[in-house]
This record gives sequence, structure tokens and C-alpha cells, in this order.
Amino acid sequence: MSTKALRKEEEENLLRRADDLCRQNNLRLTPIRERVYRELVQSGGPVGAYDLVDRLSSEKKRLAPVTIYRALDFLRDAGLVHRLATQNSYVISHGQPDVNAMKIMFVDSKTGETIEVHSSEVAEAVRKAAEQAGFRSVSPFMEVEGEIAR
Amino acid sequence: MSTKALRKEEEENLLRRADDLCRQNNLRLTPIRERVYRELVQSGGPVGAYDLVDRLSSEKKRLAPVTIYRALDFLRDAGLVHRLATQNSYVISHGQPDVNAMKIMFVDSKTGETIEVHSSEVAEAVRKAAEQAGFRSVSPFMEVEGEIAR
DNA sequence: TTCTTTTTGATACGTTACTACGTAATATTG
DNA sequence: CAATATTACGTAGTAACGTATCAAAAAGAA
Repeated sequence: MSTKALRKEEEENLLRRADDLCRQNNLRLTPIRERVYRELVQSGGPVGAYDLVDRLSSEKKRLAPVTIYRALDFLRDAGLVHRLATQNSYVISHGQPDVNAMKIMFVDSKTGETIEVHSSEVAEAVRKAAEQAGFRSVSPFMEVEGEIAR
Repeated sequence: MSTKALRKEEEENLLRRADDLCRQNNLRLTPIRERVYRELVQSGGPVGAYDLVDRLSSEKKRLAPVTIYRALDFLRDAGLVHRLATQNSYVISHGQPDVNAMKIMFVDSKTGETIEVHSSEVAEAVRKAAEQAGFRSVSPFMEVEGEIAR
């Protein structure tokens, strides 16, 4: 089986899961939102908001930035997409809802490539550090810059 | 002793340490750079680049954004200041050079307040997760959103 | 259907960040 | 010291990122 076919399969998997998630939570995965999500899935990495504007615009119809940002906000609230603050870009979240794990986005400082890792050890250590510092309800997402070992 | 006096003392401490650090590394803490650093120290929290432009500009002389960005770049390279990507702002780093510790910036999602915590447990857990994911030379800085427990 | 809520479209605007280029100041070398 | 190289700063313009507002359309509820 070709890589492309695998990708295609994985893509449909993610789409179906996103669809299910929204259905279960009474969220509406409208056409625009789905197109944005699909584009992020297909890209296989982080994409900037204005890149999405370009990619989802056709000759006749150019989408407004605000349209993309609204879709991204929706997807982020749904937990389907994560914003990479260090890169001003957005990536799909591969999260199986492992509630206790910290979702770490390792970001290659040079290329911008990301690898998502879930770690309950990190979650626990961060939780402890937060508690000592007087912090609560810590976000299950964080990003760490580094570089991919080749 | 008043809080203000304590602050003043702490401020001078930080300034002196910054000065020493630059001297030791043959870096030039020029007037502009020192003013930016001092402003960040005095503010006691994260400040945006354009806020710094306003605060360091006088009636007669308005600093250009690029001047501030250059100073911030210098201070970041020197390890004196950290950029909060999630907030588009900048904070002083209270780093005693505990090389092995992860410098965690806890950021209050609502107020933007920050608390810096150093944790070698987190550093170790992140290092382990990075290694498994094929990542190297991980940044000693990360930020985590949450809220301050009152 | 009518009413209400949610979503999208269109335009404009505000903030954040950087580039290009020339000048001034500061080291470094002969 | 003078000549040169390096570093820092000033000015201007522009690119990238994100938001505000209001109107139109679509979806859901009564």
C-alpha cells in the first residue's frame, strides 16, 4: 500500500473522529470549519492563518482572514487544533483524550516541524511545580522549542 | 522597610547582575538596552514591545519600534529577558543560571500575570519525552497557561 | 411560519514585527 | 595616532497577524 493511500486513510480517520466529536458535543462542523480542519490534516504540519486564507480561496472567491480565524477558534475550542504561539501557526491535535497527559508540541526552531508527544510524567511534574507556585488548572498543552535529531 | 524600598533594592540587584553578565561575556549593555531592561524590571511583569515604545519615548523624542525590538533581541540573546509568545510580550528572566532546570513561565490566561519557576524534575521529564520523540537540545524555557490560585 | 440564535460575508482597522538603508559610535589594527 | 572594521542606532516603509463592526444568510426552536 502506498504512503499516499495510508495518508488518505489516516486523513479520513481524523475527519471521522472530528465529526463524531462534534456530534457528541452538539457542535457544528460546518463546511468552512471542516475545510480548514481538512487542510491542516493534509498539510501534515503547522500552517499560518494567512496561508489557510490563500489555500482555501479560489479565483472567484477570496475568504476573509476573519473567516479563517473564526474557524480556527472553533476548532481550538473543540480541542481539534492547537495554536503554536511561537510560530503564529496552527496544527491538528492528535489527542486521544488522555486527560491526564501533557500534550507537548516539540517545535523545530529551524524548520517549524512539530512532533506531538503525550506525557503523564511531564504533566505530573508541571502540576507539582504549578502547585508550589500557586497555580491552578493548568493547560494540557505546551510547546517546547528544539531541533529534530536527524 | 517598605515594599517600595525592597523593590528598589531588588531592582538594583537585577541591574547589577545584568551588568556583570554582560561584562563577563563581552556584551555591551548600552543605554537603550539598559533602559529597556530597567523598564521591564520596574513593571514587574510582561510588557508588550509597543508599550515599551510608549514608555521609553518622551515628548520630544519618540523611539522607533525597531529600536525596542533590537534591544529586546539583545536582551533575549543574553538570557536576561524571555519572550512570552502566548502574550506577545516580554518579561525579565529571574534565572539563576541553574543550567539543568527548566524555566517555566506560568501565565495567567486572564490577567497575563506570570510566575517563573525553575524545575529540574520538569526538565528531566521533558528531556526524556524529547529523546523518545527524536528531539534534541531542547530550549530551557517554556510557558504554561493557567490561572493564579487566589 | 415566525422568532431567535448561530454562522458567514464584507470592509475596515489596530497591533505586532520586520526590512532596507544610511549614519554614528565604538572597537581593533597597523 | 589614523585607518579600518565592527557594532549600534535612526528613519522610513512595509509585511504579517489579528480584531471590530455591521449586515446578510442559514439553522434551530417555538
